[in-house]
Amino acid sequence: MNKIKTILMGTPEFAEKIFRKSYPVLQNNFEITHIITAQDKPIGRKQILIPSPVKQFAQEKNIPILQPDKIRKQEWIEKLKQLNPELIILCAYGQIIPKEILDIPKYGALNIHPSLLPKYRGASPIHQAILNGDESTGITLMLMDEQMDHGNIISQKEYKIKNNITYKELENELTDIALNLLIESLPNWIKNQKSIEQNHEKATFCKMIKKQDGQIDWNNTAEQIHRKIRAYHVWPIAYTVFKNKQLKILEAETKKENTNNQSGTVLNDLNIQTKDNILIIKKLQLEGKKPMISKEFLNGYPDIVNYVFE
RNA sequence: CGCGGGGUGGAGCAGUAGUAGCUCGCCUGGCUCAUAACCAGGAGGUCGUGGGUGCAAUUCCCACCCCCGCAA
Repeated sequence: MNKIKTILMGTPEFAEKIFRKSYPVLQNNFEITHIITAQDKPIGRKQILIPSPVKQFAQEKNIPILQPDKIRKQEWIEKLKQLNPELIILCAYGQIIPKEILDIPKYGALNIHPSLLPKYRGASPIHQAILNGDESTGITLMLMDEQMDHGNIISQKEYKIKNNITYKELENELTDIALNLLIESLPNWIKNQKSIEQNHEKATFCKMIKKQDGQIDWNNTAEQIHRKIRAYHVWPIAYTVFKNKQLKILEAETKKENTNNQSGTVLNDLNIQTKDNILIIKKLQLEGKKPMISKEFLNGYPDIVNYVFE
């Protein structure tokens, strides 16, 4: 049996990890002919062009790379038709794929989505699961259609979320879930192509995260704030404002105690009063400064005590 | 040249034209059943690098290196 001509599409580290781990297994039955990823972006203060993690992986493996500016352009659609893949596997690519492309592969265009669809369709399902304090989330392997994360489900795998998990940790855990799901599901899919329609009435959505979303509202509960700190730990990072400077909160704990001080009041040792309980800041970073643990911070900024964050 | 903050004893910060101080840590002694607590004493810095102007610079000026935030 000939190997199935397959194109991988993806951009960030999450996709890169899944592709990298599954590549050795996929190679047995699938020929990865091309990898499609986002264009190189200028990164950092020097605005140096950096290839996406997925591109770096492709370069390592000498897999031909395509980086469409807009994949919905006719020239790219033609290009894909010409390549004529039998299967597309996509994960966090970053662009909407036009129907003409989805229709090309005879085994379909599959999407690896890090949530239990129809829950959390959209751009930030991993963050959302933490923000909402969900007990579990998972990975869905699905067949793409014209609407975002709307197509039929091929398979799903649930993951119990550990207490106090951070974004990075959850992403990591889900990488393995995704890897296993993909490898387990693909043979059956190729064989019988069974999928089931989503319950569209139960669909929920999560938006693209903006920098502004990281600002802490001290009138939330300590638990809510703690979730935000963990969910946004990689980006955009939960922050508050101290003397007109951005103060990133990198790590914290909660403590059941209410001092009846105004929300946002800094008590001793960077214990902050929230709507209900106390949030203890363990690690933070002031704008222009390096990250430091709260004890170090207090050595240099003792006047933060009794300050009230907005 | 994208915008901005900063480089001072081990850590975090303050400060000044006449070679520096705070908090924490560290060492010694004391107190204590004991302690991360308290008391007393002590050791740590040529104040990022190279120039310039001063009688004199860590403090002013110039160049460079490095760190960090924003933006992407």
